[in-house]
Amino acid sequence: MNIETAALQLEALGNATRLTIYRTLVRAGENGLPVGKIQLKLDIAGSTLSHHLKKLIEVNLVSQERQATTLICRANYTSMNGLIGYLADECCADSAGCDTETHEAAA
Amino acid sequence: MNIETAALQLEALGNATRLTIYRTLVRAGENGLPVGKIQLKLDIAGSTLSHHLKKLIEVNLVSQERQATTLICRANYTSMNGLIGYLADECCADSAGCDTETHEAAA
DNA sequence: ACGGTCTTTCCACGATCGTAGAAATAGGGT
DNA sequence: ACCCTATTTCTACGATCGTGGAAAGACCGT
Repeated sequence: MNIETAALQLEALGNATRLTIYRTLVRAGENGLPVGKIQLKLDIAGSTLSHHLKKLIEVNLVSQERQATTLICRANYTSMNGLIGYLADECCADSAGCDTETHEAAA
Repeated sequence: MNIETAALQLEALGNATRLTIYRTLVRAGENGLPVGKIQLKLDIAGSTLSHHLKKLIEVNLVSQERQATTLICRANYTSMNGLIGYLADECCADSAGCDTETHEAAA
């Protein structure tokens, strides 16, 4: 994980619509959710949803799998964990400043 | 922490320049860093830096304290921890019981 | 091959972003 | 009061974003 990638993933999540989409996917769990279902749930235009989904996929936070005519979307937990880890490192890092327990990623 | 706030904080961090600024501040630790020092370190225009700093301050990720003519900036660890916690909840980062419904959705 | 559904791509457009030079403001020392 | 440094605000402008309607593409059943 480098700062560029982190920034891109954060940017992808840094939009209420996309964060909502992502959260919806997380809530859906391992089974994922077809694009159409997300659209119904969130009530946004298909083109808009597709556009946002594309962004989330580009930065690897979401993956898609085709099942016949429908596309199942799933949140990529591994990627999110990587991002959270990076943030935790950035937040507490090597400085002993952060008084919360958190991680001790500092080798 | 609500989704709107989270999105705003994520958006603030979702820019390479701002993430770099934030990281620099984290690295600086409790003592913080004056605006001018950050500017020298990162080599960006003062107005640009001020603009980005403002954004980080607006979403509470950074705080400032005046010391005579210089403004000391500090990373707000508490806020970051809150954000990380939110993200962890959203994506089941602890992976303990990641595979289904759960969380505040019900209840 | 045709019709039907699901999803993306194309196109457009106003809104916001990122950048930085120039001017203004804040604060303190002499 | 004046000057000096530190920082912000003003202003501008090209770039990118967020949105959605319309058309195209993907895939299947018959």
